Amino acid sequence: MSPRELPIYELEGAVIETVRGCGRLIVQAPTGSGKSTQIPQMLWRHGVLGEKGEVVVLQPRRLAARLLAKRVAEEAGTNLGEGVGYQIRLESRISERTRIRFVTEGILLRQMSFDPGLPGVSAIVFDEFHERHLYGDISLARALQLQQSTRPDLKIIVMSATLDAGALKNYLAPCEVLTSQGRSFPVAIEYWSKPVNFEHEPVWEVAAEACERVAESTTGDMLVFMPGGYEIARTVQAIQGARGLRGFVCFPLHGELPPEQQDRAVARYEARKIIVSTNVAETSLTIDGVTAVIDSGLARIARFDPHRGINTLLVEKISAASADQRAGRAGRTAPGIAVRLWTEREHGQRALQELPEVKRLDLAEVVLTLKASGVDDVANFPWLEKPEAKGLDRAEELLADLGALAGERRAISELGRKMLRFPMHPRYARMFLAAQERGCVRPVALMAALTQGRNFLLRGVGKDVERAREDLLGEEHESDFFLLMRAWRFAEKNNFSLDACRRLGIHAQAARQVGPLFEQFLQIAGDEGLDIAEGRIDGVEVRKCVLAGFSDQLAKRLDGGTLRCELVHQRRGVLARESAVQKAPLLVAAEINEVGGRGGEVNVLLALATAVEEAWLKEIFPDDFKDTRGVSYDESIRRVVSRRERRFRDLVLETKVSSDEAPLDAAAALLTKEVLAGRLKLEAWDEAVEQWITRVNRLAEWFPELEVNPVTPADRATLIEQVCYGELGYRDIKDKPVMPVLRDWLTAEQLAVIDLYLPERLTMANGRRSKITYHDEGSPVLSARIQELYGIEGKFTVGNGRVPVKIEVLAPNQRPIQVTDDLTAFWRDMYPKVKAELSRRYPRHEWR
DNA sequence: GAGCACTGC
Repeated sequence: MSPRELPIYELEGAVIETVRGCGRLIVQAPTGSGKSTQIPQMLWRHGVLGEKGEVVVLQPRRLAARLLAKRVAEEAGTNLGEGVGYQIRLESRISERTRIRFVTEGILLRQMSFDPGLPGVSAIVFDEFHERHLYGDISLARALQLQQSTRPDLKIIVMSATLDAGALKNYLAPCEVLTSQGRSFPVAIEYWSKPVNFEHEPVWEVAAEACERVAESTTGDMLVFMPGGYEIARTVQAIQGARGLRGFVCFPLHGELPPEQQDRAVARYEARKIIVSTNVAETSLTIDGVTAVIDSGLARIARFDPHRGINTLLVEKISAASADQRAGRAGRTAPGIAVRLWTEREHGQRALQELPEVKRLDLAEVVLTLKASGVDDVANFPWLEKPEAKGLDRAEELLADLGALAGERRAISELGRKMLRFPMHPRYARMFLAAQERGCVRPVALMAALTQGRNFLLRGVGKDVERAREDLLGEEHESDFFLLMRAWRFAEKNNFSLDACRRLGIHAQAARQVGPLFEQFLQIAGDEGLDIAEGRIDGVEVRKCVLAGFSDQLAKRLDGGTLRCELVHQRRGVLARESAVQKAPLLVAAEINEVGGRGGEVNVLLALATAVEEAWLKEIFPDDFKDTRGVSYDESIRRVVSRRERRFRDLVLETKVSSDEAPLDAAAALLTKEVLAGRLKLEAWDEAVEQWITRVNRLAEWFPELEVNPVTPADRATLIEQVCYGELGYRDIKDKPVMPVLRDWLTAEQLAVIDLYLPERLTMANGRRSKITYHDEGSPVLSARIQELYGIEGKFTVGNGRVPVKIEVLAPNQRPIQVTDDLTAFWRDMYPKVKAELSRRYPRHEWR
């Protein structure tokens, strides 16, 4: 088909006329109308661009920018990079003669920051504007400002498939709206007849049922939308178990999947295919041959909570517009059908559009660019949609904290201007500047590069991969950044070979993109006069840089037995279990994410952690401590806290208490003695950790005479805890260079725990929710003891016993004896007994 | 036995 036959050509005359006339235009046209390829060419052909001017076409994705440029270059009969070119991060195919330039959103925003007048640009086309990305919104606002001030000749065209044109039209007024038809096939929408509660009826089962139903009435492939990897895996399982879907092949598809598996999902097959996918298939990836879409109506949606200063990623209901976009995927090659797993009535209650990013994400970076362009009062910037006041506040607060803003008006500082040169979140830009002072620009550049794109160190890998990582990358306790660095170096050394990468669970494609970014950052750092020479890397200095960028994400471990942490500003979180920093009492988390669990509970996860030391705070933020010389520690902290209410409150004071006086160690040891003597049930430890700490603190206070130093207090308490919680098995101890006395002591303690623990747990296990877990390596001590006590032969392991505690046993006849239960319920029953026992033993205290 | 969508400078 000739491009001239595309529906958009019906609008050619009107487009040119409007653009010439008022200079602002909204084009509303669905996929397949040809707007992205043809409108830029129309502008060029009709001389709208003037003698030498160019049209910049904004694209939300790199791939789209590249592909569109290629196609338009062909159509226009020029070489790519000559008349038509593209520019994305780290890749530029343009020349002096380029008249149509496809760019991604960040490129234009940066060009606006450093060359605000946009010389040579005659027109800007905002494509796929309905996606409402942060940079798109800001760029449009700035383009309008520019047109109203020094560049009245600048043409602005906003294009979108679905759009609330009313609000946009007012924003752009005076402007015209032109509407065109698309070239896709009709898609019949079917709603579920009755409401489904996914808590009772899992979404994957309903989806599989829908697939079976649709399989008979259609002939093409099917695409199922699910919110994430877990739901996708369950859906694939359900589909593979469904009778009516035996002839189908079924593939998962999501962003973290290795490329070869993604290819497998997209490939063509003889058999009919079902793809179960996340939102990647909604916009970023098109799949041919799909004639039926099954839509769960759910997605994991990222937000930034400006009140707590943390990111959230929770499952939510998608908007009507998003559902339409998903449905449209069934009509690309033939008429199709879309089944929605919700009722028509429920549909009417859904949001029309997704909330734009500007109302949803961390604004620190864009606020910095606005400040740089002289917008001191960001609240009164002409936003298309104004972000929450708290979001702007939070952004300014962080920037001020990082030193990028200064004075009462919070105008950009010299430091802020320097930070702006670095194309990344201001936190990382700040780390570069700290790195210059500490002689570690290179490693910081690598760290920034490592965290820019997709996470390349895959999570949830198997035991083998974990072991390979340990073997090949070595032990790491100080920072997850260091582990990432080593993993990347490994991949680089192996030329990003798929085999080598797979062995360590490295996403080769994602890792490959780090190198060029690293080079770019070094280049920029060099241009800014930073010292980028290679040298010996001092880990301490690097970690101090992390603290400089993330001081407000300082966290303290609440105890040694769990991963729970307390953060600055009265926040709580749980350290990621895959973190390398499992021992440090004080750490900085570069990523904080609230995510939903399978049971519907929500966790704040602290990831990308770096161990830090309290003494560094004073060194890195000397201003906060400057008039505290010669006063006591507590007094100096008090002064700092009153000056900087937010930053170090509570946290530092508490760290001091626990490191200097160690009441927890003493109390943990005391409680352990109670457990071992049979007076206190181990489970009593397992309720909320806060309560536990309160209790043990009180115990320590009451029994100062207690002696707890046979090895070292910290080691001892931690070890007791770990053994009792089952985090440490015999295997963990036997290879460690601990003193023989410690080894004996631990073995004895383990035995005691089993004696106390196992009989009761076994009887409780019957009929409770239980799962079978296979452990290839058991503890010989446990095995021997269990055999002696119960006559069961096999490999036994005290399972990973964060709350709740459990013991897993696999007998040689493959019959599992698995113990897991809800200790909260158990504790409710147990606590009065413990209390009675403690009251009997320690009558002088009142137990609560 | 868990805890994570997608882009982009």
